[in-house]
Amino acid sequence: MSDTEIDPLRLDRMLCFAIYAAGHAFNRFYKPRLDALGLTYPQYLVLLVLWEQDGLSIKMLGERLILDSGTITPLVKRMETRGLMRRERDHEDERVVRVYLTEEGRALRQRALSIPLEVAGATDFDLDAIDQLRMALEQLREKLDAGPDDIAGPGER
Amino acid sequence: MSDTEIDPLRLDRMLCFAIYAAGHAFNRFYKPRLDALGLTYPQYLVLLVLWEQDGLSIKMLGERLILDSGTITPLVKRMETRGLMRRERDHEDERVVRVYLTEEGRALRQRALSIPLEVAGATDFDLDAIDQLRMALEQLREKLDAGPDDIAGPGER
DNA sequence: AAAATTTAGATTGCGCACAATTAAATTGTA
DNA sequence: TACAATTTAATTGTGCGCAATCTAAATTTT
Repeated sequence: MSDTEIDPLRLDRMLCFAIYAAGHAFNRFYKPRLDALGLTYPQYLVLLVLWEQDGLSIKMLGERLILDSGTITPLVKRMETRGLMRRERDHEDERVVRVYLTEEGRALRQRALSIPLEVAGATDFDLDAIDQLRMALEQLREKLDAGPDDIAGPGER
Repeated sequence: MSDTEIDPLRLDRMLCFAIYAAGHAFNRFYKPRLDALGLTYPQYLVLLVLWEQDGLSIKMLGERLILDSGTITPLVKRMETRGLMRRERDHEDERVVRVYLTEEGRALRQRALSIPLEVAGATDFDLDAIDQLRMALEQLREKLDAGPDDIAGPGER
């Protein structure tokens, strides 16, 4: 145990904790803004997806947000109760449930437009720095999700 | 709405979502490793703190992990039930509850040492890249938590 | 067509995460 | 000494997040 050895379990040096804590900080930052819209953060994410493409199935929503049906199903049901969307079985395939925004759900988009600007203002990171950070995190996420030793490697095949 | 305008609400471009998703990916990565130790990720964080400094109060634990008593109290109680730690009122100040590791709680540290190495192996980011990413996230977290217009600025004092 | 398999979604159970409230102990002050 | 203000935990209630399990519908195999 020399002085030059770095403790591998120091909280302050852990990337996972930095991500965990930054996620909470984002939540705290968003909360008052989303409260004004009557939304939680995951509900906001669902709307972001549906504003891009309405009528997605529960499964497609889950793939987009990387959440499973145990999370998405009650989440969407709460949003339906609040009148933001409507769930409807696909007549082509009765297994799939499609989610359609109501007028109220679509209307919220205008009120949400200011939020990214507030984030940019609060962090005052320049756009390049944000982009770089985001891409590093996406790369990290892919590697973590790739599993042990990248079963079907990207190189050869 | 020209082609060159970027939609400010695109999920794919959102830093908050990249952080949110990377946090989940870390959780998934850690889960099988922590299951082997009988721990959840937040419980692992509590141990990281106590391995560095035993006998902390609930409040100090919460400050370190940026969590409030509504999270810490039941979390620590579950860990006490599993025999990892013991809760004890401070005799100097009966309001504060101090948390002390048991022998079993201390012993887990050895078994946890391999986890950071596995993270490093899975991501194969070099140490500098990890450090840079971590510091960017810490800076981001501070700015998000600093509140509107940075009430008591960091510059002078 | 009947049986086996696959897929989509819902349900249950557990553990965070946090706001809001309450209770108890300590400190500050008249 | 009283008593108001502050501090520390605990409690309650709501909403994720995910594993495991279940049901029903569709697809594939035989």
